[in-house]
Amino acid sequence: MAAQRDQGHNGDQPPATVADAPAREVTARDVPAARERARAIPEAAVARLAVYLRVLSAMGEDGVTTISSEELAAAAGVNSAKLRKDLSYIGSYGTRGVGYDVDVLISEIERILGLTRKHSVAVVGIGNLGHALANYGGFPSRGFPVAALFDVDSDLMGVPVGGIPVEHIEDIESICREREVTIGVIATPPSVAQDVCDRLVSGGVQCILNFAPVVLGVPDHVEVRKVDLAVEMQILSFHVARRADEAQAEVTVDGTRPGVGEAVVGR
Amino acid sequence: MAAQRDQGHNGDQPPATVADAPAREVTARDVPAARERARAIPEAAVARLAVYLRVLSAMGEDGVTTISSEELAAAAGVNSAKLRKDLSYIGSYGTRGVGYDVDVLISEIERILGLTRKHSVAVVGIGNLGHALANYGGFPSRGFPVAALFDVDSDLMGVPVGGIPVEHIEDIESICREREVTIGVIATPPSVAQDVCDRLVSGGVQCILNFAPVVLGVPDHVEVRKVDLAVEMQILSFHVARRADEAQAEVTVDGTRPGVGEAVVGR
DNA sequence: ACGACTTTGTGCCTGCGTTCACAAGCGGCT
DNA sequence: AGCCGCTTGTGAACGCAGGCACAAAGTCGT
Repeated sequence: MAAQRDQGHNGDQPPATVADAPAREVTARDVPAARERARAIPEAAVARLAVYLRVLSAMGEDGVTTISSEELAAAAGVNSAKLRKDLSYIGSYGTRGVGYDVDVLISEIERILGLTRKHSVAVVGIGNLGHALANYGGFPSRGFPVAALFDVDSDLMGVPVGGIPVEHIEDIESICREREVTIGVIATPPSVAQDVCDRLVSGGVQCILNFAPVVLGVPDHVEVRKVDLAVEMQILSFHVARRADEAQAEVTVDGTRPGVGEAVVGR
Repeated sequence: MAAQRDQGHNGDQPPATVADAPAREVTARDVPAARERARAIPEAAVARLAVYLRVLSAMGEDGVTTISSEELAAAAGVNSAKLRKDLSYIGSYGTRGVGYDVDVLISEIERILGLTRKHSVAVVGIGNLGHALANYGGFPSRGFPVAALFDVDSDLMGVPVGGIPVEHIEDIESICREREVTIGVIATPPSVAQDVCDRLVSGGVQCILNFAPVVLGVPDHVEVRKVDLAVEMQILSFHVARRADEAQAEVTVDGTRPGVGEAVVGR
């Protein structure tokens, strides 16, 4: 049991419950609890739901039909109480004494995540990363068909990448509108990221996944998620440094070896 | 006010103050050396420090020598109070009435993030994504030299990618040890990710950036950060769906009829 | 040299998210 | 059918992170 520890730390950006809007009074207790309505699902829980979905899909393919919160939690690398609470946000689909029906859970999570609709994706910036993204099988296989590719390089125009021809950045707006692209992926150099972002927004794109290391300005109705590889590395670097410090301190303080053993705490 | 809004929502994984380690007993280990050493910088703050560093570097190159918390906060897309608090975690390096010295701040953040030491990186899995990562200029330029590349495909052996020859996965352990790799990047298919991870750990790698959609099991002394593109997309998808729901609900809004159910919302 | 202005650093408060612990509920066994 | 044991669902407590607002501190102008 090699450590099913806490796993990756991603204390990224803001917390923000899904509920908040601009400055409305909200009063939170409307009552559309009728059937669906994803009310007040914590952002963090949404991220985990996506993970559960992946695990469940894999299990479903292995023929598993029922699973307990304990098992699923272990497979997803989280605490079982947290898992149950996460699932409770989307409704009660478990059977006490038994567990959850894998298929039911999959459908419900997909429904909540909005995966029942197709979300066409446009990738902008067909450099190394853009290339990888355009070819990334994980997108289409999970309901995110790549509908368009864009770049500025005229040598790339019309060249098919992953089966889709590259088009010019100038045409982002019209093409996105035409193909009903809802998600834009920015994999351009930072200098043009904002421009590209604006074009995507003009084209009706509602959500943006930004790989460029810049802070994008967008209207309130557009959602941006940022993935900054350098930042990820620096966070890791911080942890390495912290460990080194700790190890050193440990020696000075009580002479216990840091590395091995989980009985670290003794006492 | 076009919208320099809150920017991306990344309520990813756990919160966890940098202090915690096991998930064991709460008792002991609160007081020990850990506190003294790692000044308990919140994980979220670390992530932001990396962002500040990027902004500051850019400003420094533009000849800016001094900056106020307000300006820096705006450039980094955060609240100025939060920024000041983040900076206070690493010490007091500002001058009241003036602001912060850009160069000083850069050095201090670099020190805290452990960027004074070199962190050699190994990329495993030279597919589309691995290719992109190996060529990614953001790594070496920020103090993360790519020291080794690995894959299983024998056709790739020895082929230089981004100037570095690809080596076989079998040799991960020895090469990582030899070249003192501290950070491993996994860009392989999920099926082999755990195996690769184990090899990296055996090779002395302390931190892993995992792009494979699997939950890795690692010893306690290894740090893992996960970047799952499909999960990112699904989170965006959720927000699209939520927006659609809200828009629809807007019509019914403010009926203020508590009516049935009462819902579970408030407490 | 002194006062007014600017900006930092931080104590406090609020609120979200995580965890604990347990009652309710359901299936299986006798 | 009734009891027993297992697992869910959730109320409650806790802890961390974010935001406000202000006192401390230093600078600039006169």
